[in-house]
Amino acid sequence: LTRRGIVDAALQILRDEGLAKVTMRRIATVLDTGPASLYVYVRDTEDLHAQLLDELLADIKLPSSRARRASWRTRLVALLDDYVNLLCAHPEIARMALFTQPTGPNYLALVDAIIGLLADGGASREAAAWGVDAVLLVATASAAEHSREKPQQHRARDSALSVLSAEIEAAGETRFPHLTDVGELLTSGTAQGRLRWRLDVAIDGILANERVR
Amino acid sequence: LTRRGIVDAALQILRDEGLAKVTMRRIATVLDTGPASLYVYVRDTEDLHAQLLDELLADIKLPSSRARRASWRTRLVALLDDYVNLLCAHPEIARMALFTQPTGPNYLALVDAIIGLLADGGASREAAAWGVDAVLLVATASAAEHSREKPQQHRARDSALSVLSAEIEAAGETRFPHLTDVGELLTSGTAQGRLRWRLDVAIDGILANERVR
DNA sequence: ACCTGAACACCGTTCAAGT
DNA sequence: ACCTGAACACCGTTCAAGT
Repeated sequence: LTRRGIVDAALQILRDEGLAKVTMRRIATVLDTGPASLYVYVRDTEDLHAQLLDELLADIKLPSSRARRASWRTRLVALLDDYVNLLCAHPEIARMALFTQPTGPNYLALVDAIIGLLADGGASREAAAWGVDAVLLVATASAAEHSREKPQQHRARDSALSVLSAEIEAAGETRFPHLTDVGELLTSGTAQGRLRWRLDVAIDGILANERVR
Repeated sequence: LTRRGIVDAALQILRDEGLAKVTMRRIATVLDTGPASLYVYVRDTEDLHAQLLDELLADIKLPSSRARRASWRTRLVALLDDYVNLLCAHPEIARMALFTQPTGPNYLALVDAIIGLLADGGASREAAAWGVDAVLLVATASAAEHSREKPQQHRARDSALSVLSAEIEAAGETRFPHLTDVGELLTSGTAQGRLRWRLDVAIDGILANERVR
């Protein structure tokens, strides 16, 4: 019974049944012990979930171990793309990362790499420090969006969209004129395309806001 | 026993004891009934939480009912500032809004207003449609950050920061050189200042990315 | 120091039965 | 149609007691 063993068991359950089933009691059952035993290695459920995120991030390929020929921007987008793809396999973990500030070593390495790339792009120290937050927020949230589809296999997303459309139509053009105007543009494009656009928006915005007030 | 009554009771508990206590059973107790009775008016817990968000958004002052003298940008920032301040009083709701796509009438009105302001600023229909997502994401996430402080009165945030610093120092300068370089800039500034900067980043980024690929 | 059983104080949701 | 009691199948966390 070790911290590693607990995290591994949790990861297995996560893959098989989702974050909702990653509970102290469930893990204890898998490890053939009582839930109380886990508290020697894990402070509480939040602590456990944070461990899970860092474990997943262990697989990230940092720019230092990649081709160095590409521009800082290409490399930054590639890194964030990898990060999003990795989290997309476990969108519920992305959800969690949105409100639990991660501090694990693998996460810190990611933050470090992004700051470096932003600095390569000419961002000031201030802009890089505040900007790393911004791009990670966009990336994490983009991955978390996928969790809205998962649980009920497509149904959730489809219904969310149709509910949206129905709601807009029901209210009539006069009530939400701008919403009616953009119409299906709201949900147009591919996940890939939207992510890329969002990252561009964030990066360009950061470069345009060097000075911090 | 009405849907309104249930939402009101839930709102009261939210204000007094936080989202974690807003449970079917707790609400039922307050309304002096059994938990099963609520299911006539509310599909499930997620549905209930979504209702709560829209209820809070009822208090938002849309630009149409405000001074029209200011520039589109000033008005957009003011609107988003209000939205964030409103959610900051209930950061746990902000958290929830990050992963449950809201579709209530008050939320739709907010989205409609933001699209209108972005269009005023010269954003294309595409950029406005995709951009409204971007600014709301930044705003909502900024409000959600406050929930990291609330629960244990300051302790959480302080410890999160000190854990971060400790972790960085422990790892040594060589391991995370860029992180060490920006140092306390990472967490510098006021919440207000950071929010304003983030919004500027998002808005400038949107205007710089008119074309959607 | 680590592990365990048992308990405390809770959950969401369903369903048959009543009004 | 709405409401209810009771049940099913779970939770996190603590703590005294054991090894």
